[in-house]
Amino acid sequence: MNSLGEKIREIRETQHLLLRQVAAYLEIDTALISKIERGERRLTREQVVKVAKYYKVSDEELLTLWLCDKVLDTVSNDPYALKGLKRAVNTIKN
Amino acid sequence: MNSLGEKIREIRETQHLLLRQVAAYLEIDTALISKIERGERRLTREQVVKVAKYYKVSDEELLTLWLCDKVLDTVSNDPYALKGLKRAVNTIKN
DNA sequence: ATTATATTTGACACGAACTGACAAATCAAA
DNA sequence: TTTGATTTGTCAGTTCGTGTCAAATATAAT
Repeated sequence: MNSLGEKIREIRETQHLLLRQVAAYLEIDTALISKIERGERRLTREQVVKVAKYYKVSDEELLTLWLCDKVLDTVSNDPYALKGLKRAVNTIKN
Repeated sequence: MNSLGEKIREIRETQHLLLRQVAAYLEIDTALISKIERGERRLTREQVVKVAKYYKVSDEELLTLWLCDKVLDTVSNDPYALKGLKRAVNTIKN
């Protein structure tokens, strides 16, 4: 339910960076990136791309997690979530 | 991108019901249900359930389409949509 | 053609949700 | 115990979603 937040925290810690530094790079408040890492807030798509650049990881990896989180936000707790998702997958495939 | 709207229009027409009637049942403006059928607006979850009852079709059928539309709204046009969706499917399965 | 009914369109209102800032509180080292 | 890092709570501004209403357009029937 918060795969991206956990992921970027993990990356930040292994690179020994401070929230303050990431926040400065993203031009947002430190408090905000803190909330984001703990899943209380979400990054915008543009911010995800920026973070990927800053951490030198692929856009694709982080954007996939970001999309996954967004999708789960919209369907989770619905008994037909899986059915709806699968239909969406098929729709996109075609 | 608008599977539910098309579906409920189809059902309504085969049952020879008017937008006015459906709108009255849902207690919303006729203009709104018109927009919904054409994909310009979305039903709420509660309204989907009500429509299913009114048209005597299963909740599951319409809710699945409704979820599918919502999911596609949130991921469509993103190049990693499919990857994100698939990850979400796996997450839900576990 | 005229009227009556059905549907669509566009503008706007209201509230909820999202993004962000800021200040204060807490945590962790030194 | 003081300093720096992180977290928490609240509030402001903006955007998005749900709805109404009035006017425009289409469709029927007479």
